[in-house]
Amino acid sequence: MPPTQKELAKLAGVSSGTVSNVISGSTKVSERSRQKVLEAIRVLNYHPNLIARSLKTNRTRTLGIVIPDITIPFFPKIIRGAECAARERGYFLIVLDSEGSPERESEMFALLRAQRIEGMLLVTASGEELTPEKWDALSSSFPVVCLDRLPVNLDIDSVCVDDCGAAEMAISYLMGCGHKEIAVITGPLSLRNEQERVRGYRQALQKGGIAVQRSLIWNGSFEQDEVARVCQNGMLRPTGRPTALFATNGVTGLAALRSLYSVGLSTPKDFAFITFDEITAEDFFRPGITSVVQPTFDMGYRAVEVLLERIEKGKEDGSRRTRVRLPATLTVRESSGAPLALAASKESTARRQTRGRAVRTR
Amino acid sequence: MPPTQKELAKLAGVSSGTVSNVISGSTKVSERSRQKVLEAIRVLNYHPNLIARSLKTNRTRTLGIVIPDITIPFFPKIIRGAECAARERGYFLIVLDSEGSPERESEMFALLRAQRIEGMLLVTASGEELTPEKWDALSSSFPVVCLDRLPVNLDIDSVCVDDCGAAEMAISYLMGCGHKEIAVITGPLSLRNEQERVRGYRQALQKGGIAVQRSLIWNGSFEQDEVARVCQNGMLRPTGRPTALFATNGVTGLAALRSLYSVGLSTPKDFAFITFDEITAEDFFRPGITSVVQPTFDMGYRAVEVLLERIEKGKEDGSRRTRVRLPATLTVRESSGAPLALAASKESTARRQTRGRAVRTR
DNA sequence: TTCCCGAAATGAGACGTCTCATTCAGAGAG
DNA sequence: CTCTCTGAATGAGACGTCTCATTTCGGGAA
Repeated sequence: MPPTQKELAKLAGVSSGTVSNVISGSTKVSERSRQKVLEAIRVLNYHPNLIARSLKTNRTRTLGIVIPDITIPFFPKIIRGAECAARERGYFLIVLDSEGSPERESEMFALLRAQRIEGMLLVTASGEELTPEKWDALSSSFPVVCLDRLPVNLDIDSVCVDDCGAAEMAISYLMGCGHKEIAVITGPLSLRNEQERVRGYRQALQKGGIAVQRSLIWNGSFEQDEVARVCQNGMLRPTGRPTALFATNGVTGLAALRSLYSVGLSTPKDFAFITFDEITAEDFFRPGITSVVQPTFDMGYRAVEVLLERIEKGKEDGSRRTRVRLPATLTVRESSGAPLALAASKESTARRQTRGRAVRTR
Repeated sequence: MPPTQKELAKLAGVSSGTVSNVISGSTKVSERSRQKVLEAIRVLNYHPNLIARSLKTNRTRTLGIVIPDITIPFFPKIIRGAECAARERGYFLIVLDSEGSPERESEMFALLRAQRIEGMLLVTASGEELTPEKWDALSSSFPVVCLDRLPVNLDIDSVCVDDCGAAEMAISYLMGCGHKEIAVITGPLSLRNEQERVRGYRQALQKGGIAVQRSLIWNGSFEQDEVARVCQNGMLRPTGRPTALFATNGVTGLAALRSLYSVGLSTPKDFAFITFDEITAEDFFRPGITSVVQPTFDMGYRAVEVLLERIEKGKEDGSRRTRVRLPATLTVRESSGAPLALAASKESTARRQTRGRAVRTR
């Protein structure tokens, strides 16, 4: 049984109130008493019980973040940003991995709530399953900021990237290289950002005066096997084969490349390729993969800022939501083909940026 | 202010004890009372206060893990394993990132302790700074299992890989390919496992009858710039240039490759290369990197097993420590050179394994 | 010496939950 | 109708901390 303040008080020969004052440093305590208490702390190897403290003060100075898969490099980078912002403001950040399961997500949500953390960041695993009713049950009058994957139809604080604009930028770039048959391979379309990225794809083609072909929109997922089937199907067919491929996220993109490589196709030789999200160290490997790079650190950082703002305000104006939308960047490497031939040998990062904006809506 | 059991009791017209029994499901409660309480829970949107519960029961069913850098893919994989084992046994796992700072590590350690989590996994950021005295102050009579980077001179439960043996295996493989000038680039040697891996390097050379050359042991770090300097220095000098390079960890290995590529050298053309740890998706990129692969998931999983065992036992026999040492695997890809030329085109993973063992010492 | 004042110390009470000894209600036996 | 027994319900008390109204103390002024 760990020692308590009461035992400290007995040993130091002072009252429990004095001990508490020494520990929390609130009121003035005479130097003599303070020393006696500090000595007792040393002797008993006392560690304050934050549980009891939280119960009394009703504060935990702790935030939580629930993400769907910690092994996807995208999320740790977000966590870093969030952690950084939290620390700067004197909060701790707790990380939980829902492993892509909506049930686990709900459990974790409930757990963190029950632990009385003060607010949460959420990258949901639920997609469209997260209905407004379900949402209300989970989060009513609890501060939550959604990141990256925004639930559909939910009015909520959020931080994400300009998915549509970024996808449009990538497709425009491919068109600029002369491509006309551009396919897109998606992740699960139950996720709002996947939908947005497909929208950007369509928009770019339309603006470029190219008809959107049904047969070039490949509905994929995060599963290697499924993506492989869809991609090989599309790339190996005798007619209507695209000259370029755009993947709407890094996991799907890596799966697509892997599957096409395995049947002897390669990029940029056989097809131009761009993916949303970075794949670790792709500035180094060959071929380098042209990517839509998201400001991951900033996303986490901003999300915590928004969350703390929400917490401060409390419920006083619960209806006004903050929606932050950050710009993404296109980093051009070998996989997107031709134009790179002109570039210098070192690291050729032609960068373009979507217009970023932080909008506040009612 | 969230609703409490007392309010539930009032609304449901039963006593607080009955409410508690319904919620924790311990004692028998009549169906009528149960329904009234459940209804009240729904109406008030009640969420139990785990803080208060923990205070009373002195249990949190929560474990923690502190790691030095969540953006290194190695750690998320360990977390996955730990999380899995924890869940199977009804525990939650909280993740904290010390960002490589011993001070932050101490803080987080203290925080988790103060939160009365029941045990901790630790991949220390401290290296040799973690003296026995410091350790005692932090962890006295608190269950901790160290992972991967074991503090020097500390008698403590631990799970790690057979670092020495795995390094020896990698070097032997290179020697088997005919290499005689083999350099090693290390991370910070304040870390025990880095030392072990260098030991394995020496051991392999000695067994093969090759003299260990001072000038081929390159003392590096986790910093890109420092590693670049050391590697370029060693590889570009006019004489005594090695034909093979072994990196003792993935971060350093990637930094080394990057720096050598940037000066026009490449593997396996100019030098054979093996690194400890995998680099994401290297089965896919070209050149594929030959790697010493650690059983990351198992490490996390086993660590939680060891931790829970320690927790169960409590202090009853505090002196007997469990030391688990898992086997690592060599996955051969292009970067290690010659023999691969013979191999098939697909994915050539010649695997070797170190002898693994789980030892229990006093 | 007495009185007063401010600083320092005190300790009871509350936070929300669980526990457990006690009380209660109802059914069945006599 | 009373007594007994059993299962259900009760509610006071404790967990470790902080708060705050109250008390104590010591020194300076009168």
